[in-house]
Parts: sequence; structure tokens; C-alpha cells
Amino acid sequence: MKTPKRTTIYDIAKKLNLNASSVSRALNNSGNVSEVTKKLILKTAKELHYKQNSLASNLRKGHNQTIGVIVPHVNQNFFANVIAGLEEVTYQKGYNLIICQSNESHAREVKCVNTLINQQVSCIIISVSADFEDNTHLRNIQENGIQLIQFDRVDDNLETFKVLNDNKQASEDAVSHLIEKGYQRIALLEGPQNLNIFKERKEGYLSALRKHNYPILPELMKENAWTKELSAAATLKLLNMANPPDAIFASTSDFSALGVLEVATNMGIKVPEELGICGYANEAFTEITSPSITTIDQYSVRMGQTIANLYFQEIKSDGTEAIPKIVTIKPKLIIRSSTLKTKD
Amino acid sequence: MKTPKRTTIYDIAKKLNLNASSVSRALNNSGNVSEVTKKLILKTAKELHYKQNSLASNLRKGHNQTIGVIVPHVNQNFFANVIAGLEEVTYQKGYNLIICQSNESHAREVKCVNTLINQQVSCIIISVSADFEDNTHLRNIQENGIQLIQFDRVDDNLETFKVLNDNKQASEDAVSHLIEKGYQRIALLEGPQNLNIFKERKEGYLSALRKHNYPILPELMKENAWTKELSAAATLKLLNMANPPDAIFASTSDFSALGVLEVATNMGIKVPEELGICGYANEAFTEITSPSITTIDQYSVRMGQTIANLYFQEIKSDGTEAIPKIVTIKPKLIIRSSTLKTKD
DNA sequence: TTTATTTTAGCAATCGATTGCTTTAAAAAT
DNA sequence: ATTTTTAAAGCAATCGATTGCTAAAATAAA
Repeated sequence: MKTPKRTTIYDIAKKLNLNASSVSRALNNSGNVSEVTKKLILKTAKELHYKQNSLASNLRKGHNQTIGVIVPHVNQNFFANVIAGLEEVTYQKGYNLIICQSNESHAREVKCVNTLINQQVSCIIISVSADFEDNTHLRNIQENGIQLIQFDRVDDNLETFKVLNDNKQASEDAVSHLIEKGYQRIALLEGPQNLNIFKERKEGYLSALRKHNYPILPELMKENAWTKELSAAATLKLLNMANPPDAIFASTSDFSALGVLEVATNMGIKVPEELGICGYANEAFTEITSPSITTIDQYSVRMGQTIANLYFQEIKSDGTEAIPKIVTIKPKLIIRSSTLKTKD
Repeated sequence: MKTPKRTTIYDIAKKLNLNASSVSRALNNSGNVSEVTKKLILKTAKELHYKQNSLASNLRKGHNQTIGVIVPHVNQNFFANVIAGLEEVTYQKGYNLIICQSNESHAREVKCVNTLINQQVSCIIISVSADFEDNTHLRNIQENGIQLIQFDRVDDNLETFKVLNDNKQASEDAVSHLIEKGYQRIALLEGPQNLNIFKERKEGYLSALRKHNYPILPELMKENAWTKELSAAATLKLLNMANPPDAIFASTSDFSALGVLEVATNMGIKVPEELGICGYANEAFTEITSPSITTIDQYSVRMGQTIANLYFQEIKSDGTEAIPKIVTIKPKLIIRSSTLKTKD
């Protein structure tokens, strides 16, 4: 297609018999230009439909008002909300977001990182993929002088700014709640243990059991049940045990909890009377299932805002090397019908 | 923070006693470099952790492998899915996405457009905000030689590439389905009529009524019921009429349909026996409400893919001025329990 | 009126990569 | 051995904006 050449500061300068530097100064309001000529330049810029070339400007200035974001999937509720929160704050600061999805693939995540480094973004915000292998690519970010903020799913071995959910505490709260409601045999659906979040949630589960002097029963802990289907399969096994659990904490997601609910319903097992169910993430649907599902809200939009604010307030503003800081957000247990058994 | 100066092609050139142009050619594999020196350059580049500066490259080349996306909200299911679909295809082509959200504000949409123009993106993909005012900003995109693709919510007055859902047909299908199931008085919950999508859905509703010789009753059409709350309020009014509807087509969204369902349930009105409900968008939760909700699937991820493919196949590849093309995707009626009344 | 000071504007280098053109070196043909 | 052809590498301009420095003009002070 035809590319009509865009107006540059030189076009404006030529038209007014001025030097490009004056035009630049006028447009950036950086002094050394008389009021009269400034007005003239601004007027002419508008007439010629001048649009700044950010590429040139950023190249010269050596930085880019752009932040890169890498998440496993942009259309997963949690991540979409984090991005929305991020965007809200960064927009106000005049920053742009470049969004990449790793598709839960480490290899792809590495490529995304490289692209963002090439783009000279000033910060990369990342939640690592499920098949996390090593942190070479993350260290690479830092070595290139780019700020790095990890959130939610992070590599603990690397010292960076981090914004986390207190997964352990939240899980402990959830399981404690189940115990208080009178459930005796509480099963756990786990996610991949190479991800910190799932490890922490398991710790919370274990910790709650210990605190209440409940036995820890390996047969009630199901690995890798982090999709609705895997959870349904695991639930089927659990509920067919000789001595089945009377509650299931689907620590991986609400979708897992939904899988549990569906299996239970199909088997004619009453929720919450015969089986308590607790999910994770407070997906919209948990409110409207029957029964509604007890879950944990992660304040995902606020998390995005927090991350962005962390960047602007703590990292960017500071001329000195900022000291990596870890911000932890405490999720909230949302108690609904699926765990409201009347004690027997 | 300290910004360790990054390696440039000049650093590589200097180290090897070569000229930067040779380094550039080697890295881009663009000939005129012997195999031996190319290998050497590649090796040295790796040693020095060279990362291309895309800003410089794009500035020189005059274009940017970046596509801008503007949507009302990135965390709305439909848009998140479209973005996921877009990202999938653009990633494979080596393109990046810059994501902006207009927050349903026209003013903000204009700002987003300007930023993207400044960023020299090669294409802008947009779904306009609800308070659409005029298309000056969209024309501006074209005037700057940037490709423009509108999707879903579009300005019909502007000739651009468009990817649309056949809202009219889908709505007609939905309402026809209600009629065939024996519902007699079908109400409509409408969205803002300045948005093409809602206008088309209303047309589909009207068209289905006409085709089946049903009367068109203005008292059954509720304007501006496009959130769960507004829909609930409208539903309350509808169901309290002397002669209430026996079906409600929540053409705005599944959330609206959910509002309808909740009000009906609270009033003790049986769905689908006494009231049929049909939503729009096939949100995940429609499958798991009780009863499950009949709705319309928009193939949102595929829509994103379609848009991206349109760009790469029809627009970008063609050296000549591409002729704006409109691609229409036919949504699919998903029939569930909320409309399955047994005819009486 | 002359000198000192401040404003305003121009000059030219720079950011890093790309690319048309020229020169040099190497290989092939005569 | 010489000329022709081809390959390889260097030179320098370019993309558009920014900025330190200098020069000129305008103003203020003496």
C-alpha cells in the first residue's frame, strides 16, 4: 500500500524557516524557544498533522515508555484481570504495554523475553509458565538493564521485585474453615509442584491439618489435578475409595472445584452435606453454581495495579539501584454454600 | 539504576576489526559476507550477549512489526479471547501486540489511537467504545498510512477492513428457536443502539417476529439493559406486567441473562417452563447455571485468529492498495435447558 | 552609547541499525 | 600472465528526534 510520508519536525522547520532543534524544543516544551515561535510551531504542527515518531525519540533518549508483560494466557481470568489493572495505571503514566503469552511453554517464554529486550522495554512483568525450566532468561533481562518484576508464579531463586499472593495463608484459612465446619477427611487437589504457587497452597493445606492435629493422609492428596478434567478424574478415584474424603480442597482453581462438583452431583453425593468443596480464584461462576462454591479471591485487578505502582514508585523513580522488594497480597476466603455443612 | 551499556553491532565490529555494515549483514543473513566471517560474527555476537535494538532497526526500516489493539476492556471474556487468538497468530509471524483499553471512553480511545500512531505500528485493530462519538480518530489512522481493521463493534460509516459477527442472523436464530419451542410473548433486552452490534441484534429479533407473524410489542423491548443489574431491573418490570412475557432474549450478554434468571428464580417463576431465557456470548458459566442457559457462541478466539490472518494474508502481503473487505463470522446458537420448555 | 547579560535559535553529533554504492580482494576465464 | 567476473568488505548517508554547545540577537545595565 502507499505510505504517505509522515510529517517530521524537519517539515515543520522548513516551512517556518527554522531549525529542527527549535521545533523539537517547542514540541517538548523544553525552553529556549520564544513564546511567539513556540505558538507558531505548535500551530503548524497541528496543520500538518504532525505525529511524533516514538521510535526515533526513544532511540535517541535511550529508553522506552513501554512495559512488557508475559503471562501464560491472556484470556485466563486471573491474568486478564491483572493486565487490566496494570493497564489502568500504566496508561495514566503514559506508558504502553506490550503483551505476550507464553502458552505455558518455557521455550516460548524465552522468545518473548528476547523480543521484549530487543524492544528496549523499560520493565518486564512476568508470571512464569508451568514448565519452568531455569531462570537464564530472567537473569538475561536484568543483565540488559531492564527492570524485572515477577508476580504470582515466580522463581524464588532469583532476587527480583515480586508481587505475590499469600497462597499458604489463604489455603490454611480455607482448610481451617473446612475443619471448623466439621469436615473430617479433607482431600487436596494439587497443581504442578514446580510452580511456587501450588507448592505454597499445599503447604497451607498441610499446615492447617497440623495445627488442628489432623492426620496427614497421602492417599487424600492428588497430584497434578489442575484442570477441570484432571480434577474430575481424581475426584472419581477419591470418592470411590473405601474410606472416601468428606471434603475436597481444589487448590488449583475454581474449574477444578467445578469438576469436583459435577462428579459429586453425578454420583448423587450431596454438597455440602456429604462433601464439602472449596475452590481457588473466585471465578464469576462460583457464585452461581448450585450450590455456590466457597473459594478464594485473589484481588487480581488490584494485583495489577499494585505491580504497576511498585514500578513507578519504587523502581523507576529511584535513581539509585532499587532494592528488590516483595509485596504480598493477602487473598480472601469467600465462604459460600459448598462448605456450609451443619455440624453433625 | 545503573544501565550497563548494551552491546551494539559497532562493538562486535570493533572487536573483529570489521565494519558495522558487515556485522549487520551477517546478523540479518543478507549476503555479501563470507561464510567464515559470518560464523565469526555470529559467535562473537553470542559471546557479547548482543541483542538487536528494535527501535533503531525499525526506525531505519521505516516500519514496525507491531500491531496495536484497542478494546473496551481487556478482561472481558470476549475481548480477552479475541486478543488470545490475535496473539497466537501474530506471535508466529514475529509480530508484537500493543494492547490498550478504552474503558468504554471515546476520549481515551482517541488517546490510545494517537499513541499507537506515534509508535508507528503497522496496523491497528479496534473495537470501538460504547460512547462512540465520531470517526475522526479512525480516519486519522488511515491518513497516517496505518492499516485499520475494525471488529465486532464497528463504525459502519467508515470503509475499512472489518471482521464481524452476524449478529442479526444469530439473534434471528435465537428468537426463532424460542418461537418454535412455543414461547408466545418474547421480550428483548437491548444494548445501546449507537453500537452496531446491539442494533443488529434488535433487527434479528424483529425479523424473527415478523417471519413468524408475531406481533411486535414495544412494551416488551427494554432499552439499555446491558449489565446484569440493569437487566435484573428491566426483568422485574417485565415480569410484573399485567401480561408478562413468557420468554426473554437477553441480547446484550450472558450476564444480562443471568440477571434475568436470578430475578425469575427469586420470584418463583420456573425456567424454562414459565419463562424461557436466552443469553449472548456463551460465557463459561452459562453451562453450569441451573438451569443451564441457552446462548450464542461467537467463536471469539477464532475471531482473533481471523483478524490476524486477514492482516497477514490480504493486507500486508499485497503491495498494492488492498480493497477493504468485510469478513463475517456466523455465531452458533447453543441450545440449553433454559429454553427447553415442553410445548403446551 | 557602550558593555554586559540574557534569550533565542542554529549547528552538528548522537542514538543503533540498515543499505546503496564503491573499493578491494579473490576467484574464474581468457 | 592478464583480464574479467564475482565475492567480500568498507564508506557514508539515512531514518527522526534530541541535546550540548556555540552564535546571534535582543534586552538590560552601566
